[in-house]
Amino acid sequence: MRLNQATDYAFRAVLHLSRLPRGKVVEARLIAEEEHIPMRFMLKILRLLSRAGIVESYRGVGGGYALAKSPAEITMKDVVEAVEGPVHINRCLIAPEECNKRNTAKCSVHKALYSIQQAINDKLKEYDFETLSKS
Amino acid sequence: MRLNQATDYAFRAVLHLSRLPRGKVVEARLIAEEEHIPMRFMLKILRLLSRAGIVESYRGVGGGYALAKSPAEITMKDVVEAVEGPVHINRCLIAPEECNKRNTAKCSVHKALYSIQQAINDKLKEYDFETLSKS
DNA sequence: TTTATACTATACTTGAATAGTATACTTTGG
DNA sequence: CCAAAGTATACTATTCAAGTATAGTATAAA
Repeated sequence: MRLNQATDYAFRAVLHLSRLPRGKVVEARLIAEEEHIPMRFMLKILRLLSRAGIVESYRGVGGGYALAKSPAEITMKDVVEAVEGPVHINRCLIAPEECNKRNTAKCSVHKALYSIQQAINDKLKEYDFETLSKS
Repeated sequence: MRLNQATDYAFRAVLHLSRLPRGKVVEARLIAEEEHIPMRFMLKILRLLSRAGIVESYRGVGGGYALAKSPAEITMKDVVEAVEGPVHINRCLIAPEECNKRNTAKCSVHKALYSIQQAINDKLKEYDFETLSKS
């Protein structure tokens, strides 16, 4: 059970932007270089963050990326969901028809997993990037 | 971020054994059939559970598997770790040399992930199979 | 003591996912 | 209009998950 590399890169990119003055626009190339992230992959991830409303992009000469809101309003949960979609700890919680018992609702293991999943989401929500950028 | 299929099967197998009278030995084939788990895969998983001291195996005619301890002493964490190894939410927490910032200890994101990982482990430990088998 | 049963060990296979790359295109400031 | 910077989409290589196969070992019972 692990977060993927793209999510890790996304954390770094958002943290990077959070440490800049509000509204500051920087090129993907610069973030990629400073955070040691492969450039093309960085662009791909930034597009995901952009689509999720976490960053804003500016095209053309002098373009780049900036945070779309204040760091305090961005949590680790937002970033995880932007990159890998919502956390689903067990496939049955997404697709009950795949549950080999066909009784997810009554299965105590799945109820427990659901509660664990909730705990993970709550915990991810606790961390915002203003706090992270200052600690 | 998700648990794998083998872990899901393992939960079912342990739950199955937990519902039987203490010490009762059943063949892998029966567990596999009743829980809709591919037989060969079930054997593989049961070996992992056996190696972790969660179940005991008996070879030869009349052999099979039984729990190695009482259901109350087996938690979801035990089963997860038996099948997929310890929970590591982010690769940097396992292999700091892979961290592209090379400063895991000082990185606030990694500290946050570590605390989330702890929370997951604590939560997994809360659920034992006696409780699960009765709810 | 042979035989059928049931677990063990290890290696193999297939398909999907991860991580990253490439090509062609669009927008924009100077 | 052109160079810089992001966008869209498709491709590739490697790894991992999930499952299968083959050969072997232990044991109860006939």
